[in-house]
Amino acid sequence: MPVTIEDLSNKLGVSRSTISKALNDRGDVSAQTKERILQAARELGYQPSAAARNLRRQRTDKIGLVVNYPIQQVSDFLAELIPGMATVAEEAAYNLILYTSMAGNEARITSLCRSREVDGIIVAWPPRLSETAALCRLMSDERMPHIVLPRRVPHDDVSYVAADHKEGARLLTAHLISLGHRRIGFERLPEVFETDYDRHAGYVTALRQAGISYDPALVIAADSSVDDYEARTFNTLMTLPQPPSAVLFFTDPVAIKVLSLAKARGIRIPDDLSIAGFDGILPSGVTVPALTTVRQPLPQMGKLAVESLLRLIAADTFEAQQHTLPVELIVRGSTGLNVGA
Amino acid sequence: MPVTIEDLSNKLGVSRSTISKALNDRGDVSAQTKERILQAARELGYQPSAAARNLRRQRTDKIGLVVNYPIQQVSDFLAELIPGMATVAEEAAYNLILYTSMAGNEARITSLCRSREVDGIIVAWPPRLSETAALCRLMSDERMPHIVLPRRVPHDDVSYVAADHKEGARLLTAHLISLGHRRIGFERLPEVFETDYDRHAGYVTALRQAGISYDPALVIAADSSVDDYEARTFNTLMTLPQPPSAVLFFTDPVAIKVLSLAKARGIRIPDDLSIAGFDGILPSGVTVPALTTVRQPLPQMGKLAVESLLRLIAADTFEAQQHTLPVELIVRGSTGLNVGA
DNA sequence: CACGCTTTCGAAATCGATTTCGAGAACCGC
DNA sequence: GCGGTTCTCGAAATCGATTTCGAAAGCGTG
Repeated sequence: MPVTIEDLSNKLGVSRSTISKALNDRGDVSAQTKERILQAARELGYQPSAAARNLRRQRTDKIGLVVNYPIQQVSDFLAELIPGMATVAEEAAYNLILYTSMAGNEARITSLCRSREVDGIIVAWPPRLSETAALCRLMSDERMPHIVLPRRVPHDDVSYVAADHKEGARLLTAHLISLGHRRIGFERLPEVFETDYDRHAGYVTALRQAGISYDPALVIAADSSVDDYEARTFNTLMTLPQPPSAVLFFTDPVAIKVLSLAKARGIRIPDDLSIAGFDGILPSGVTVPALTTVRQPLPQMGKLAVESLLRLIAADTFEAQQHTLPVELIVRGSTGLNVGA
Repeated sequence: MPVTIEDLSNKLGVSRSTISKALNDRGDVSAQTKERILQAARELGYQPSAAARNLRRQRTDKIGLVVNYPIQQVSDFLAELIPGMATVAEEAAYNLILYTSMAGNEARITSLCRSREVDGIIVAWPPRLSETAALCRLMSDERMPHIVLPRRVPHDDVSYVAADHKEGARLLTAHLISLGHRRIGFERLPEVFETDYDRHAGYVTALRQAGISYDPALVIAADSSVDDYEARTFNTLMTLPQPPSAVLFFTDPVAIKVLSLAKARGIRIPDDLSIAGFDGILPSGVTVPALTTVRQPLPQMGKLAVESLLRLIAADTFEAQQHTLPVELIVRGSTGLNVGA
């Protein structure tokens, strides 16, 4: 039904090769026939078949966004990532294909690579480190350009775009210290390996810089698979012989939940307790009090991920693209002077 | 580099046709050779080339999500729509391709149709009605299945999935009336034709059902292209000789802005003025006071849009798929009894 | 054993582009 | 007029699958 290059050829009495060359600016066509061809193409509304083109050129001008995590749980992040990603991609005449519900499914990634549906892959929220490394090796074996987001991968040959979680945690901790806090609770989430590791390192660094000794009792490893884990962290910390006067939670949602928990128990924030979250995702600015947090530059991260991937696809470079972007400390009402001291 | 059906053929000494038939369950292959083929395919890690497959089968198993609006401005909606859409699509072995920055570009939609990159199109946030109709006609001409989201299109032959804005506005208005309000401000946004029309109809219906006469002075047509238009609506209403005791704003963000505007002027909400928004998008629940609003069932709408589109693609049916989904009234703190009366 | 029927397989066409390479025309200078 | 370039163009190969259709083999029956 749609008009093909063959139809054009018949109508014009010009060979398909010449038409293709004219439309793709591949020289070897006189200005006159080229004009004639362009004209006819416009008239007939000719548009090359994407499938035929892809087959012959061995590329699709598409990149895959593989969301390796229940998508409902990251949709807020996606909302900030996708606009930038799509914009950059489209400026380079690429499109984004969404692949979800691939959690842990190596087989599906493999077949995605081998079927050559896409020219490159962005792996978002990969699983634990060892599996991520395996995934990346797999894609490398298939010669599929790829980039991990938004997590650091501690291997020289893996490309990623991540936020500077270490610096983020350091900034938050230093901020609390500057408010007079010396016993600062810290929630860990060992599931997200490098992120957790980096943030903890930042926390430790800030303490050391201030000459405050590290108290392991103040550091709680949470397990998000447990019901009500937010409350557990909170309880454990507040029932300590010497409870903290400030707590850093791993994410904003946790901190927000603690906000209401505290209110229920008559703990005033920030007077009795300062708390902070992490990520700077939407609703954290509108709670009462508003949440002090650290913001990942998600829009830039999305853009950069696509830019880096495009570079890998173009093979401008053969070295891994590793980017760690600066974060921004956002001080709001949930942290305040340590008046208890 | 990747293994093709030809490689398999050589290794097995079996023709390509037979292999294709075995892998696609197209009969005509003995159980024994079929097993042999499947085995070898697994061993070699054979995966058919998507491009070759698409070309031959004249379908791509992909659907296009064309976002016809600045994507940053709708990313929150997308965050709620996409998970459902992607899930439904993938269950049917389809994927979603994102096309943004197509605003008003008929040429791009045309070429998308003709290049047959996708089997169907979801047009999200189409422009004004006349252009939307033109777009749909265009896609119909190209035999490209399509569905409009999330707006009603008043043509029998256009498929869409929308929320019941009329009922939403009626519910909100009736809610305010039940709280004793009789002068209820109403913000219109004529740019979004049918949505605006429907909501206004709901407002009028509720008034009529309560026997309250319609006062045109209370109905303000806003123009979102104007700076600070939220404040304008608000000012116009509050400087009326008889100002309203309650106002329905067109979206939650507007209502939220008015919240702070009111606070700045010492107008207490909801004691002095009740306000409500529309859409139920994220942050509206965490403001102080929390916003009364109407929630569109975005996740279901996304799912339904894909389901309907798949039905059109399969050509199970030839009638337009038109769905108007029920909305949900969410009563929160920003509306209260009309104590001024 | 010859005949027809069923089962299994493969040769070749097809999908719609791009690319390679060689043929022919035109033009040049000597 | 002739050899050598330079421009244009097109025939054919190619990308990697799927589908059609006819051939061959196997089998049972009279």
